[in-house]
Amino acid sequence: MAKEPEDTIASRISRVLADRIVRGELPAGFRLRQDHIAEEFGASHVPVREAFRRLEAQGLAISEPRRGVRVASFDIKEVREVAEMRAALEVLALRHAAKHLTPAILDAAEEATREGDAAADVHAWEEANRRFHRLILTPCNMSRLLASIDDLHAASARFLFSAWRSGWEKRTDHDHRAILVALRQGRAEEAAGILERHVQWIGRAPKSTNKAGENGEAFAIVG
Amino acid sequence: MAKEPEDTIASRISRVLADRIVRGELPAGFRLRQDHIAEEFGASHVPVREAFRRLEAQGLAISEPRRGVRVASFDIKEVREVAEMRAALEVLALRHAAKHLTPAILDAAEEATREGDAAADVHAWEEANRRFHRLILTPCNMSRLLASIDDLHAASARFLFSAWRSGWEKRTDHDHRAILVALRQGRAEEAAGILERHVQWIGRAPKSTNKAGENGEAFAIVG
DNA sequence: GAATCAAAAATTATCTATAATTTTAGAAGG
DNA sequence: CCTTCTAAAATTATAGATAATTTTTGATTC
Repeated sequence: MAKEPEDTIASRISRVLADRIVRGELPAGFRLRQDHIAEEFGASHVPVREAFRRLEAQGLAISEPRRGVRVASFDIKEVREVAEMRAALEVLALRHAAKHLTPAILDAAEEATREGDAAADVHAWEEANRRFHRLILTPCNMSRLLASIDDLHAASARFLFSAWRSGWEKRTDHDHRAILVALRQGRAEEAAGILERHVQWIGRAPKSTNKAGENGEAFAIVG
Repeated sequence: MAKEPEDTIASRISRVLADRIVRGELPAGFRLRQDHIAEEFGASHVPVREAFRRLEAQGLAISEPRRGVRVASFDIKEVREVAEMRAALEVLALRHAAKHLTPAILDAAEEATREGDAAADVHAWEEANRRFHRLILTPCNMSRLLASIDDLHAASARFLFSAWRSGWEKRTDHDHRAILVALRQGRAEEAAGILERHVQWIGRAPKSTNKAGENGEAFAIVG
């Protein structure tokens, strides 16, 4: 039978908690109490504490000595910061990945784009979006870089899910398609340029169709 | 009396171990045994394990379930990866920091450069070098970005210390000075460009004065 | 002498217990 | 009704104990 990628209780707990935080099930500022979580997972608090250290490093939780751990809060300023870091690092990754991209990979990325366009809800869209980015960046073969991008992507997704209140409307991702066209034609620098702007857009453009004050503000969903 | 920045045993252990790994006192591949470290610090292994999670996240150690934790190994490929990530992120930080730089900060950075040039050994040089970079980047006021840069800087320093075998010779850091000149004259983009090349140099230029095979290879010391 | 195997020792991952600290709740006083 | 204080409850951080796994050691065989 297939073995799990990580088989310690601590890593499983950290993965589940990270997912909950990203999806917004655990809201910003929410207190993560080690005994409660331990009980939920049928474990002691020792692996829970180890999971906390991981979440802390990912920027999903903050820990104050003796005062416990809470879900990290984030404001629009931090969303922009994450977007700019992602833009810088994804461009770097794409420049290295470009020469290793095969037609098969680009086809898969196009399929991911189509699935994103057809997505019925924000979670499905985000899953497809993440897949697109992973597909075109993974061939850079730089594990540390990819790990950083993954963490930043999680932070972006968290913002996306939290900002999304109303219904989901389908749309066409022109940026993704333009990136693929450029890559297919071997114009890596152009693709990198589009990718940079594409990612930086996150948290930049207030959605003018929303009434101010309705629920704070809404922003363009991209990424 | 002044309080320590972090007062848990786990954070202290992780800081000390990180320092030892960076300085090369703990060599790549070295096994970190939780009970031994616990004993050394007069603690139990619980905080040691938490420290391990932090080192893992920083890329300084790798952990295999049930098989323990070892000091991360690194090759020239990873050194380049770290250098490119640093270049990308430091450029981003400098672009944001530029508008907040004051003459006082630039003076302090110049002083750090002088101290680096006068450094008697590689550790003193690295300390001054790090200070220079921190001084000009911190005003970007982007904590997540700065934390990432710090981790990458540690990885660079680790390489620097490991590659350095022979004696230390003083030299003048022209890049740092050129960056300061550009910043003083308000040419932030030019400064960012120099910084980018400066950081990317790490792990790039084989030092031609060393005989091949003497101790693997030596590389230009920059950063 | 090298390879193989089994028992012993060491080590990890986890649980349970405990001291110290923080938070909560409620009483007393303004 | 709002502070302020205090005692109780909850929570964190760490220690000590234990089962499971891995590593080491050393004998045995080819």
